Formats: sequence, structure tokens, C-alpha cells
Amino acid sequence: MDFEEKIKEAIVKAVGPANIKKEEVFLEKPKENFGDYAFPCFPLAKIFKKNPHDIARELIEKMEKDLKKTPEIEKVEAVAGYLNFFIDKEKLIGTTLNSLSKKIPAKKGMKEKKETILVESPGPNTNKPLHVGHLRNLFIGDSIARIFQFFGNKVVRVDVINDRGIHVCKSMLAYQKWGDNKTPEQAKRKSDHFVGDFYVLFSQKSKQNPKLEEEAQEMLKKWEQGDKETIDLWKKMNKWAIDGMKQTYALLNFKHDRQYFESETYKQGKEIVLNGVKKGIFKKNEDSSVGIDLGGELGEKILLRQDGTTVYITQDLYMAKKRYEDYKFNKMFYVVASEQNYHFKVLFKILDILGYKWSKECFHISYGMVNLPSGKMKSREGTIIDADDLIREIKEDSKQELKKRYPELNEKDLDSRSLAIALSAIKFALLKVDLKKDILFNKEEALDFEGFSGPYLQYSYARARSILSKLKKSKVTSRSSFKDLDEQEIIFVKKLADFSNTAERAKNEIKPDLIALYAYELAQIFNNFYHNCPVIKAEKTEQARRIEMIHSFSKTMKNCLDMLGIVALEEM
RNA sequence: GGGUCCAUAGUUCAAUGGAUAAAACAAUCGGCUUCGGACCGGUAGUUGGGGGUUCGAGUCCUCCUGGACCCGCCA
Repeated sequence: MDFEEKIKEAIVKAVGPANIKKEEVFLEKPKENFGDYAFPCFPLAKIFKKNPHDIARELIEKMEKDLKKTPEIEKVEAVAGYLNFFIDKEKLIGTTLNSLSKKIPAKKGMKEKKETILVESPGPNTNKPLHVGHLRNLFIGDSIARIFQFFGNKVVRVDVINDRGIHVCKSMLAYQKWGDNKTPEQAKRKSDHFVGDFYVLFSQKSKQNPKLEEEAQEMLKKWEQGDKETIDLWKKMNKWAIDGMKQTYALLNFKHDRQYFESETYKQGKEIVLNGVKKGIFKKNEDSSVGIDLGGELGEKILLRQDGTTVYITQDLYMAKKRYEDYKFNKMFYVVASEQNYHFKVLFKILDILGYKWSKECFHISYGMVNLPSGKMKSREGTIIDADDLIREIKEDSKQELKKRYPELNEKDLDSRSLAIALSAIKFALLKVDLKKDILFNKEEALDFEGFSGPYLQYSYARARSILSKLKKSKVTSRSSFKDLDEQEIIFVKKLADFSNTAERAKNEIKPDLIALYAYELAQIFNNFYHNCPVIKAEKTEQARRIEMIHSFSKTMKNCLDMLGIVALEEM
């Protein structure tokens, strides 16, 4: 029987069903010395017109009889307006651990109806390679996808490749002028970096020669008119850029279910707007452009230019509609940086005005910028932390650490393990922070595998697996005894029991950082546990329960790591 | 000018409106006759400012200060 339920029933009875319903009873899980469950009596002060402390004391008197019937509730105290319940630890920990062991990881998800969730991320441009900002986007998107998958939903990961536009022409123009017709192979440069180099070059050159901007504009016109030479150059360089990004995605073990290319869709959406004009939703201006006045803080928005061509938001209207037609999603998440908050407000508003009911199920997952200690990242000026470089550097560092510890390790294991550790360090560093906050990305800190870091989680998992594998040989036959629990064990099991709530919240509030924080705290408590509570040398029945705890821990930690997209290493 | 968001320890950052504001890094002192030292323990230090709502505010409202982003017929 659930202790929480029993306590709630007792409270309802004492307070009086007229004054409070069982669903309204809010139980806190306080810190250790305040008991196992706590009921704040403050809201009752208004009803009874008494001070909360007196109410608490009176409630205890009323409950006395019931409490005698439930010996597992050891005592109840009235402290500072709280009703603190102390449960018999043997029973509390025993039943909690037992239910944790039985629980199938995705059990909760099975109960829910399965939904189709679209996650858009990271949406790169093809004029430059991925940098650490893209990584934040990609990891957030991936983690959200994994969290929804954990709960049994069908997740579709979509990517939008922004492979046309003035930014792409800038790289192209610089290559045409100064590229000597070289290939990335000849230049011995990863192909997307090769393209990106010309984007930086363009920015440098155009500072001295502003006419280059005009030339880029002309190139864009030519591109749109289908000029063969320009299209051929675009095809060649676009492939370089995309091939290079594919390599990076592969390195990150990130896979899409669907990619949309802007070059294929940028003319679409016009029809939607023209239909809107017919219905009188949008208005045609005197200069023959089309727009809508959304009023209030959103203001006026243009949807078609004077020449009838589409703009960014028109294309997004089309993309949203197309995706709904393609997937009939229940929810769609756009993982896009906070600088586009306004854009998405407008987009969703217009979709709503157009009468698409699913517009209410579209969400902008807005995240903050990634800044460096030296200031802002600017691709044009080359002041960025490149994704490939970052991974390589941190991987190299973890390789050195591994070599120190395991000189025997073969090259293949060394390589895969160091990559897993490096990615864990970077992912955790980018996921642990509240989404909406800007991140100050300190490379030195990401290189530090100690403390509040991804490798710390991996390490604690590996320790747990190591203990379990050592015990495998000697068969455990004893049943668990929950007598004489160590304080660390109580804390440990209580934390394990928090997992389902945390995961639920992470999903409902779309906050992967909650998983990261929980996993870290859990790892901390586990580390504390194994320092204080021997397992292999423990007495039989004590050992049995500690093994149960470690099993439960490794399962829970594995779930957390999966949701974060971090590889759970059996050995580290 | 208008809008959105942020401000917590030297630094990086936690805290469903609840009790004593949690950690990590850096600093410093300690712990392997011990299931893996990428570990554990000790020391020290914090809610930008003024009002308000509330039994209770780091959290909600308001003003101020400081910072980020947006308000393109760029994407």
C-alpha cells in the first residue's frame, strides 16, 4: 500500500471532506530531518481562521486514532505550521525499492496514448560548418526527441537545410574569385570547412571592397534565374558543405528521419498567401506586395514582395503545412535560438488566423546563445568554436586520460571510448543549463572531466556495473533485509524514487536540463553510497538489498543517459 | 521608441510560492591494509536596488539599474 495515499486519506479525514479533497492534498518531500512526507497547513489558515501551527496540532489530535491503526507511520510532528510524517524506514525503503525493481522503464509511456512528435533541429546553413551553437541546438533537439521516445511516443526528427540565399552566394563568390578551382581534397581540408573558409574570406575582402556585396546579390539573382554556371557552382559547393556536415552528424551519432532543403521549397507558400487574400485575411498593398497587420506588439508583416516572390515567413507557413500533411503530427517543436522568438510568435499567429487548428500544437523551443569568455561568436570573423575542432580536441584529451589509466587498451577501444567520453562532456556542458539562458562556453571547463560533468555520470554508472559484474559469480540467494539501514541507503532509494517525477516534468515542461541535474545528483548520492556502504563484504541479507539498490541505480542512470544522448559505458 | 528574456558565492550555475538558498570549478586541509582516486570528506563565501501582493518571495506584480536578443519586401 502506498504511504502517500494513506497519509492523504488521514489528512482528508482530519481536515474534513468538506474542506479539502484528496486530490488537493499537497504532500512535500522534505529534507531528511523533517520527516518523509510533509503537509503544509498554511492554506488551511484561511478556512479555519487560525494560525497554521495550531491547526497542525489539532490535526494530529484528530488523526491519533487512525494513526494507531497504521503502524508504518511511526510518528507525526507539528513543526512551524507543517505536519511532518515519519515512516518506518524498514517498510518505506523496502516497499519503495521493491516497486522500483518491478517497474519497467517505459511503463508510464505505455499508459499514455502514443503521439507523433516532430522535432526540428538544428537547421544549418550551407555556407559554413557547424559550430558549438549548432551543437547546443542539436543536443537539445536530440534530447527532447529521446525524452518523448522514452514515454513511448513516435518521434520524427526533421532538419531544414538552408542551402540557398545571399549567405551561400558569398561563399560561392569568394571561391569563384580566389578558389583557383581547387577541391577540398586538393586543399586537404574537410569539405564543409573548405566552404566556410571562403565565407570568412568574403567577409574580409568585402570590408575593403563593398562592391562585393552587390556582386553577391547579382549572383543570387542569377541563381534564381537558373543560370547554368551559377547552379553548377552551387551544386558543387553545396555538396561539399552537406557532405561535411553529414560527417559531423555521423560523428555525433545523430540521425534524421527527414531532411527538407530550402532550395526545393523556397518558392512555395505563395498559394497559401493568395488564398488568404481571396478570403480577405491578407491585404494587397498599393505597391502590390501582400501583408497582414497583426496589431499589438506583433505589428505589420509582409508575406509577398512587390514582385510576388516569397519571404522567409511565407516559406515557413508552407513548411508547417507540408509537415502536417506529411506526418499529421500531434505536436511540433522548433528548436531555434531565442533571437527568433518574434518570428515564431508571428508564424504561429498567422497559422492560427488561417484556421489551422494544429497551430496550437506548434511550439518554439527557444534557447539562449552560446557565448565565449572572449565574447560573442561571429562566423564572419572566424571567432567561433568549431564543432569538429572542439570534438577532436576534447577527444584527444580524454584519450590521454585513458592511456594514463589503461596503457593496455587497444587502439579501437581507445578511440570509441574517448569519443564517448568527449561527447558526454560536451553534451552535458550544453544541456545542464536552463534552455532560455545564454551559455558562457568555457573550453577549459568542458575539458575538465571532474565534478559536475558528463564523464562523472558515466563514471558512476561504470562503477555500479563493475560492482554488479564482480558479484555475478557468487550467486546471491539471500532475501533482502531492510533492518539497520544506513542513512546513505535511505537517501539513495528516495532519490531513485524521484526519477519518474523528474522525467515526467522534463517531458511536460520540455526541459532536458532537469534530467541532467537529476542524473548528476543521483550520481553524487550513489558515489556517496558506495563509499559508505560496502556491498561485496556485506552480510548476506544486507548485501542482497544493496545489490537491489545498485540494480535499480544502473537502470535509472542508463535511462537518464539515454535521454541525454550520452553513451553509458560499462567500463571507463 | 516598442517588445521578449536574463541578473544568485571569486567564476560557472541549482532551487513545482514553502522550513537551514544546492552544487561544481578555483583556493585550502584531509582520506587508498577499502567493491575502480574521472572518487569521497572538511573549511570559506551569495539572492543587483526600491516599493508591493502573500501566513510565507531568489521565485509573482511594479519601478529603477545593468546586460542579451528582436521589432527587414535578409534567412
